[in-house]
Amino acid sequence: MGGPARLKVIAERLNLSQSTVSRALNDYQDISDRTKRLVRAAANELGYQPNMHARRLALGKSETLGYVMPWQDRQVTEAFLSELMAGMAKALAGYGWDLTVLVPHSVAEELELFQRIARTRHISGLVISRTYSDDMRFGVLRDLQIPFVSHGRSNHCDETAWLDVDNELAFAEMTTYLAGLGHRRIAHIAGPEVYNFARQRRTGWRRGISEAALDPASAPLEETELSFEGGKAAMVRLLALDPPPTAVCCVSDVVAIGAMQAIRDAGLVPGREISLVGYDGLEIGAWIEPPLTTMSQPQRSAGRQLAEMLISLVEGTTGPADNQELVRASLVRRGTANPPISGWPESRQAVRQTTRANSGGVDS
Amino acid sequence: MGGPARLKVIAERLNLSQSTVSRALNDYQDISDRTKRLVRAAANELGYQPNMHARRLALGKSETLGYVMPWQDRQVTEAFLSELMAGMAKALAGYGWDLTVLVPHSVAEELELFQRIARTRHISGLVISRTYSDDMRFGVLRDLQIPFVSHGRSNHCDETAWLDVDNELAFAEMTTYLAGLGHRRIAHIAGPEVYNFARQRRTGWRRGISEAALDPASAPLEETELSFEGGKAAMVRLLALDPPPTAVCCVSDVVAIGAMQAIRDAGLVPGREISLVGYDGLEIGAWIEPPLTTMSQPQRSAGRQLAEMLISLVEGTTGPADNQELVRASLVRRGTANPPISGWPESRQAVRQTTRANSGGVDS
DNA sequence: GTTGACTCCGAAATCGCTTTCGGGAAGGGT
DNA sequence: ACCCTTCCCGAAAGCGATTTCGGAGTCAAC
Repeated sequence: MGGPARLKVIAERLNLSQSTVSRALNDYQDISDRTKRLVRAAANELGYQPNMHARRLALGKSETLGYVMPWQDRQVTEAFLSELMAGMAKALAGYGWDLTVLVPHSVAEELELFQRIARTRHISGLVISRTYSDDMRFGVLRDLQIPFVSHGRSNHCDETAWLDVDNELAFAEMTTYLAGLGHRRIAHIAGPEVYNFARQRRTGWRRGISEAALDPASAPLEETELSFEGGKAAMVRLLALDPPPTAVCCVSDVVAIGAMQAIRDAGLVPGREISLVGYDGLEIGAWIEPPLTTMSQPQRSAGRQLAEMLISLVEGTTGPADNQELVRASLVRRGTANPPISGWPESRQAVRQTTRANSGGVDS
Repeated sequence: MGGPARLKVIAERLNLSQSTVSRALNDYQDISDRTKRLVRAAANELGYQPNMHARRLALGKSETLGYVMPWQDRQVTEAFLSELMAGMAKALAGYGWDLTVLVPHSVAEELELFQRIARTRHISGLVISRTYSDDMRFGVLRDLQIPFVSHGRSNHCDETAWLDVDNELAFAEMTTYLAGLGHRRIAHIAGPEVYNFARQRRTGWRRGISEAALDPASAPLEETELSFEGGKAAMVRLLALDPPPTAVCCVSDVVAIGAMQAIRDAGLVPGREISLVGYDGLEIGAWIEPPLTTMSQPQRSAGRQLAEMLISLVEGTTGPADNQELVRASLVRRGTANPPISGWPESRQAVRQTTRANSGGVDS
């Protein structure tokens, strides 16, 4: 009758007051069961859905979470972003909450965004990702009193909520695994140390080297950007070493795939002369030749967990420090991690010495 | 002074009324320039941001767009989803609008979602993707009077807004290109015909075959799911033909990568015995060996266009039929499309005949 | 000097929902 | 008969913006 189903319409229809209807729907204790049943039936019949804006205005909450998309190094994050977001959105939908996507394009824009959110409060909590080792966002968000959970730790996250993979453990295990296959010269292609996860992975690799009692001197590290080209270039540098490593721990799958190309370009076969392990567990890795051995982290559930942690934070059910979760990555054995082959790199060195001799070079 | 910067605070500070301040900020004509300047200065100084919920409640609009994530065939869409969404979010941010992510997990859930949006109106427009040839969503959304634009056409989109790539043209060009290289038996690994884009690509391939005056009888088509495994299986079937095709147009890059593996498994080299062209322009394609020739569509700008079309629709500036845009895909020459090599597949057939003779088979 | 047009601003209603406060009706105890 | 609970529900005041309506003031014109 009265247009779309507002609270008022239901009230008039049942000869009740608006406030009674509202409280009935919200299951207040001071409304009789009979009335509640009546109201609910009517609401159902009319297909009533509360006006979100009115509700949120009155409540002072927004029931909306924001996901801050990483605005650089698109390459790496792209792969699992959509899956993560789908996980979050699905979990939120269960509570009637919404997920909005924020895409700042610079640090300045990101800070401006935070300011705006702090003022308008039209987003009641944030998920940030791509955390830096020294990440100013933690302080800013704390000062602005915006509830947030970070996907990845940082130096100042003792008192904040976060969900992270145990990168250090993962890379320690990865290194140990390679050592167990018989490798003695295990290199690491690392990411920029500003990224906390890159630093953690570095540390994990070092730990693995030392736990396997390998000689640190034969464990070279090459830092690179998180991209295909970066991985390729880093691998070229590793191949130029004398002797080169027989195995490489790569900071990410994309970097590992770049490294694979460098290996092929050198006339070698990834997983034969040089073993490789990536990180991320991307599906792509299984499609290439040879398929990339990697460590995978559970992206599907991560989204859900982030969402639930943040809701509980916003609602005040739990404190930030109660929401710190560390998950494990698991090794996915495919084709690029095998025992070292004999005769390499000695054979190459022989070739090289010959070449050098031919060109007048002399080996020590 | 008075807590966060509400309209009221500014008013009191300037000894003005709330309504004056509001109209000043919204640039009403009946406010003097001097007052406007004063108000704006104060607002700026206090860092005023309007409360979205109050504003949207009063306005009756939500200034929020929804992107309906495709809830199946995750594999394919994943690759460019995040880029598309980033494009949308960025464009929307310019207008002060938000983007929320909707992830229905079944047709029923999707319809329910539409109903809810129609009632609450807390999302004022939708972008839908993954359109079917016969897509009931078009009718439903029209009936519910929810403004929307589809990323991809359908059978009933004459009166609706859409942004689509000219799939047919792309595949006609792709086929022509292969024919120009000298191929005479050009196959197509097609996607499920329920997807409109899959049907369009099929049609384009057929057109290319006929325009190049090739024999339709030697232009086999294999339908498959949009996945790596699907592409691989389809290619296996194509390889079993006698004679097999010398070139294949693949409905997507992922399918093409699957096909490449089947080719390798058969002891052949993609791009040598059998040429391949994919579609989507994924970066991954450039990372594999040999790099995949493909056709790329501009994802970066697509998001922006979708957002702008939808805003204009919601605002009523333009009608649905005014917002139909067809963009072109462009060929990305990499390594898997080359002229056919001589001696193949005749050589293979010889081998096969021998085999058959040995096992007692007889050729007609 | 009354009228009229025009400029600029304030009061108040409105959007739809939540929540506090208070009061009527029913019931139980002295 | 009176008082005090307890159980329900209605009235009304927000939430923070927008927008309509009308009125105070200025100035020119007749």
